[in-house]
Amino acid sequence: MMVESASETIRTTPSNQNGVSSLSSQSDGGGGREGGSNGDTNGEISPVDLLHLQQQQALQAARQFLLQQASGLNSPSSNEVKQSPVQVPVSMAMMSPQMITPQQMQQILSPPQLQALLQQQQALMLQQVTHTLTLTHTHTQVGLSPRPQQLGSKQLAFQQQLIQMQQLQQQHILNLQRQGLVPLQPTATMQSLQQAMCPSDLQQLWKEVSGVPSSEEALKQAEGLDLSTNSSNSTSAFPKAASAHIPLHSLPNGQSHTPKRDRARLFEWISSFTKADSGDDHVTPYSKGSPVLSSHNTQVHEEHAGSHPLYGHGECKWPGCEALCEDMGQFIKHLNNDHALDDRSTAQCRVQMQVVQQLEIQLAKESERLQAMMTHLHMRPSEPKPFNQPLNLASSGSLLKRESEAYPEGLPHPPTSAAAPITPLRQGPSVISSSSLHTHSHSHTHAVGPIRRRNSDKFCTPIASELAQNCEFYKNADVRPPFTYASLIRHAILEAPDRQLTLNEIYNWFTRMFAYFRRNTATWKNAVRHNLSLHKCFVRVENVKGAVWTVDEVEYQKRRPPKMTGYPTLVKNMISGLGFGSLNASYQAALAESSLSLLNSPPLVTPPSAASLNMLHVGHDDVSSTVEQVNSNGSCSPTLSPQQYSHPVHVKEEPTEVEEDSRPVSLLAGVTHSLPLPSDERDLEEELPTEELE
DNA sequence: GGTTCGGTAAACAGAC
DNA sequence: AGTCTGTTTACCGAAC
Repeated sequence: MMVESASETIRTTPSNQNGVSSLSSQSDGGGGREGGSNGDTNGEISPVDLLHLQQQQALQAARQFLLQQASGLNSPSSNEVKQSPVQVPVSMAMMSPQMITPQQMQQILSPPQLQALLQQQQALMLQQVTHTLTLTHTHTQVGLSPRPQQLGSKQLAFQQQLIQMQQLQQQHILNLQRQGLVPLQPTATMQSLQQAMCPSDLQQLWKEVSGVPSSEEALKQAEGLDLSTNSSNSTSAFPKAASAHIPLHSLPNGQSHTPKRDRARLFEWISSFTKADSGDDHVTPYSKGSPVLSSHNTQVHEEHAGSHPLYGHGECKWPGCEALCEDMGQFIKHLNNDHALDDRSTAQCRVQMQVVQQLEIQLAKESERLQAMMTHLHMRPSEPKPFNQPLNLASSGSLLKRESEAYPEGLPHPPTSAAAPITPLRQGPSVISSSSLHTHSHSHTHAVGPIRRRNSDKFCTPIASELAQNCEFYKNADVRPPFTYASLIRHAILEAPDRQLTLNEIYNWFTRMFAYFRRNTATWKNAVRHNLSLHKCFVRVENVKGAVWTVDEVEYQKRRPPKMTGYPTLVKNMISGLGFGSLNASYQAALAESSLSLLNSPPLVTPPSAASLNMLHVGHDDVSSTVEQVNSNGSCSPTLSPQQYSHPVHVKEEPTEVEEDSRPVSLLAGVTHSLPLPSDERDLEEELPTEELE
């Protein structure tokens, strides 16, 4: 039989074999499956086999889902992907789907996702079974298979198997519920599925929804998935008016709509979404995140753009379609023919909406969990982090406002645009590196130990960017920043209006910026003093009122070992950099983009500045410089350009010593002009590549 | 296994 | 005398 052979084929795949043990172990079917299915050579399909097969297909679908997520990162419609409530870790999404084990799949995909995929694949599996049955029937007609009486009994047995399968399915869900993998409250999808899983009409139902166009059953199916019957705890941004306008309820007396009326109501229903999308700037996952409902709206634009969210790799991405289309024109034709605005498409649309809604709910739950975790990790609980909101411009506004208050006047404020490289699902300390979290495990016990951060400090983590993005986090969380004392001191000094700070001011900066440095003061203050004295890059300048510390940028750059030159090496190292998974994707993308823009942009760097750059040996071959340059646009911290860094130090009072004249920093005095810069120049400098930081 | 680097501790001196 | 500031040395551990 086809199903049996398909099952065998899947089973021989090692990765899928893991999937069997993983998923079936939760449904107590794993142990019994071995003997049962292997012994089934007479063509009958055991319920366990069916369940097994659907699990296999769910895994396959999940892999495809991940692959789509991964490919979406580079797709032209990546904006939509960013808005998607479902975010797959980049490191995982980059993996080949075949390499993802079911355990990883369960980690990546939320239980509702897995559940939805499972159900989706169940539908496909039922299609196959139905198809198999049809083939059997055909074979019977040509005399190749059992007698008609056997066929009748076979159909009966099939229905029994469906019942058993349903029971197994429910048992599987119950098991998942017991393990907390799925919400106890049955979702609309589950309810509708259970309603629809009546064996008598199951076959017909899925045939209607997934295959043969019809009006009535698809409407019933859609009704079963009506969002108005959904769980009350839904946090979806689904437009309420949409469900109110959904005209797909059956008539109370059981009468059915005529197809014509249905179609009219369908148009009304669809148009309610378009109104909601166009009339509200609020970003809903249905207006931007999901291509389903916007496909009608954006179809024209997408066609002209040469891409379509429902078309990729020569296939139609309509759920359950996978029709091969050679080119866009053929796809458009296929789309208009096979996925026109009809009952079936609408029902499928609803199913997809349900999936999206489930994902949204899961996102909200995960965000809530993250917030609780961060609260537990000494984050300020009252801090209104927009965790539960989709990442949009509105959410970044408050952040910018808050950060703008944290920086003194006279310093270039971060741009207020949303050009910041926002990592997917950036929540809270987006660029908190693993080292910092690891360090926090130290700090949690209030142990002060040496922390190695050579990689993160020198090559990967841009201090200005991280501090800019997570300044609130470091201010409130007792987390040691993943930077060296030297880099922190330098940053503090360079952040100062006059590029100079007294020791006490440096202390204050540390305590102001980092909750971590509000304790063990003797230790880290000693370290600060030690670093100031030890490193040549910190220059002590005598003042009338005392002494201030400045940064000799040349000396600072000398400290850096000339490693990892060249952009490809940079990318490679960043990709392979451990503990910076959250950085890689956004950095790579922004890196490539900024590099291209640098190559194509007119020379903003004036010759003296360029000369100073060369003199500083911090040109384009500097890894962290390039990284920082990427983040300069979105930094809320004063991201300093080389010019700014190499500004001659203006001591408040004339130094009593002239020894500084021999300092390399004095050499730069001839090429750069004195402070302060006009604001427009500062703005211009922010456009310059900032050869920055750690 | 040696080197480098960063963190920590501590001793010491000078200024206030 | 006590504190702050600054310098120096030593040691350790991690990364290279």
